[in-house]
This record gives sequence, structure tokens and C-alpha cells, in this order.
Amino acid sequence: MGETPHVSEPALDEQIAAYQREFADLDPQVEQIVSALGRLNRRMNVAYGRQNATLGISNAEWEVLKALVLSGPPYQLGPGDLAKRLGLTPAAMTHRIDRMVDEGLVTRDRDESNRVRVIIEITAEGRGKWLEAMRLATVFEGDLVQDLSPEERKSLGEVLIRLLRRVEQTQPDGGGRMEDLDRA
Amino acid sequence: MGETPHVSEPALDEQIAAYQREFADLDPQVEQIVSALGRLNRRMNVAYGRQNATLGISNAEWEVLKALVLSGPPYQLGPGDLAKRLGLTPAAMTHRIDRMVDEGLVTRDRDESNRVRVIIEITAEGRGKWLEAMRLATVFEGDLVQDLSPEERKSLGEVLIRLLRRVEQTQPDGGGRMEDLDRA
DNA sequence: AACCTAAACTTCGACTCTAAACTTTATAGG
DNA sequence: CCTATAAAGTTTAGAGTCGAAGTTTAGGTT
Repeated sequence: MGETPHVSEPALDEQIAAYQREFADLDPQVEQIVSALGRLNRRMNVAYGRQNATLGISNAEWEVLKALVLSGPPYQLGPGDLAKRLGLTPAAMTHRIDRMVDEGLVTRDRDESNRVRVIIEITAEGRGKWLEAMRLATVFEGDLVQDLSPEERKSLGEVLIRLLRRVEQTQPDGGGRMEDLDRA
Repeated sequence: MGETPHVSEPALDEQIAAYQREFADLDPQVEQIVSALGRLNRRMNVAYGRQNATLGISNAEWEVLKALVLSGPPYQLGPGDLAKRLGLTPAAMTHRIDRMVDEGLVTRDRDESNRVRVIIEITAEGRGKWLEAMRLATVFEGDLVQDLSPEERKSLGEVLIRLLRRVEQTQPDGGGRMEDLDRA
């Protein structure tokens, strides 16, 4: 994983002013929303990454643990299913699981009732790491929304879900992993 | 760049229900905000990637063009500056520029007044691609917020900026490129 | 003037991901 | 039965990134 390079992006206001200078047909209101979304997301991912690093796991590993825990008992999934949920190719999943098995976060076993299938199961250690990561994440997230009133939180959540639904209609599934992109 | 793998994630409601089952200390309101933010961002990046692909450029290249255009006349930046703005290491920037020079999107020249420096400048073709990409992006973004009233757009933008400021306070700069992570 | 240090970029080696080819196992037809 | 096809994972080759070492140039010190 390693330390991330230093970022130094212009202030959001300046950025939007530059957009208007170079591209006249721009709705600054919309641009503000889109740019803030992108930046916010990246900053949050960096913050999660720092926290997870203190637990000795990467965001990538956190994602796998999350999928396994949220799948519910018996906390098992196949590599293919995991790949679909995370938006990875099966090949990438194979390698990621290799590492996580080596680190003791998950186990890999053949399904004896159908020997083509493989079963990935979270270990006690993996579960513990996920729980700890969630504790850190919720503290961070609580701090993040600290300045928002209950009404603001409610309406923000609702608006975001409307936007999400709109994207899912317009861009019918099939997307996947994508390099992080700062629309700002 | 290539085709992205197929994604098939559980519905957001189910996901949040699963979180509450596995992690009692969770504020569903906050979780909804955070999860929707992550998913929305990923979907949008995938959509940009599809559009940019029709122009023959990747999101990575779009980012470089964007930085150059927004830097204003004379639309030149050094590799190091570009790397900082994009959150890449100088090494990665070198390689990315290599490709973009080959594709005719930018030029690379030594600064004769200080021969350690290198000047990257956008070409007419690069500028044209960026403009076209922006046209596609603004159509998509306009469609995205179509259901939001003017008041909703305004308050959404303001709330997002407050969140962004909060993150920037809490997580003082230094973040960078991070693999795309779906907090949902 | 010779040296030292810092800055800017590139090169190198390791790692992770994608796409495509391959292997193994299960199932359906002839 | 025996083969054909499909499904699930793995392996392989290539692309892109990071961290660290290396190279070139500028500028200050003695």
C-alpha cells in the first residue's frame, strides 16, 4: 500500500472559476455539486486508508472482509461472487485472496459437494480486524457529519439516494472498478 | 483501459440492514449518507469512463488535460506540478506523459532557461478532446441532477462543501490517489 | 573555480489489476 | 458410456502505479 503522494489541488472556488473561464456552457451550481462529491470521496478514502493501515490491512482487504461479514452467516462466499460484489475481475480476486489467506484474514477451501467451487470464509482474526476498522470508520464518519443538523442529515441522505437512483437508471449496471478520479 | 467487470452489489437498503445486524453501534442515517456517496461516486466515474472511451481517451488522460486547461494560459505545467495536482508520484506522471505525447495530446519540452525543468503543454488535439469530453460530461451531469429543484441543488452544494471543509480540517492534506473503494 | 546541496525528472524493481487463455469439474445429449 | 458444453477458478502476459535510487542542472559556499 505505502504512503500516498502529496496532493495540492487548487481551492474549489478557484477551480470552478477556471472552469467558467475555459468552458462557458457550465452550470456552476452543478459543477459545485459534482466537484465537491469527487473531492469528498477521495479525501474519505484516504482517511479510511490511513485508519486501516494502523490495523495492518489495506482498503482492498477491508472491502473483502466487509463483503464476507455483510453476506451473513455462515460468512462464506466464492471468489466469483466476491469479484462481482467488489467489481473486480476473477483474476484479481484470486490474487487478492492469495494474500489474505497468507495473512490469515480468510481461508480458502474446495467445496466437496461441487469440486469446481471454492469457498472463502472469514477467520476470527479477519472478523476482528473488520470490527476494529468499523469502529474507527464510524468515529470518523460521526465527526464528518458533526456540523449537520438532524434535518440536514436526513435530507442529504435522501437527496443522495435520489441521485444514485437516477445514475442507476441512466447507466444500467455493468460498471466496475475505476481509477479514482477527481472530477473537481 | 479496457472493459470493466460486471458489478452486482446488494441494494442499498439491504446493505444497511446487514450493517445493523453485524455492527450494532451504527447510525443508519450516517451510513446512508456515506454509502450513497461512495456508490454515487463510483457510478459517475464509470459513466465518465464510458464517455471518454468514445473519444479515445481514458479518465487518467482526461485528468491531465483538465489540469492543463484549468491552469490557464499558456496551458503549460511541469510533470512535478501535474503529479501534485493529480495526486500521483512523479514516476507515474512520467509514464502517463509518455503515452500522452505518443498520442499527440500533449508535448514535452525542456525549459531552456532552466534545463532541469520540463514543460508539458496541451496540444490543439488535446484541447479539442477535453472540450468534447466536457460537453459529454455536462450533459450527463445535467441529467443527473434533473430531478432536483433549484433549492435542492443549492443546499446540496452547500452541504457538500461543508463536509469537504470538515474533512480537510480533520485530515490535513497529503492524501493522494487511492484505489476506488465502495464504502457501501 | 571547485565543491556541495537541493530540485526536477527519469529509471528500476516490485506489486496489483485487466484481459485472455487454460484447467478442472459438472451436466446434458446422443 | 462418451463426448460436448458450460461454469468456476487459476495462470499468464501486459499495463499502470509506487517507492527508492539515479541523473542532470542550478545555485550557493569557501
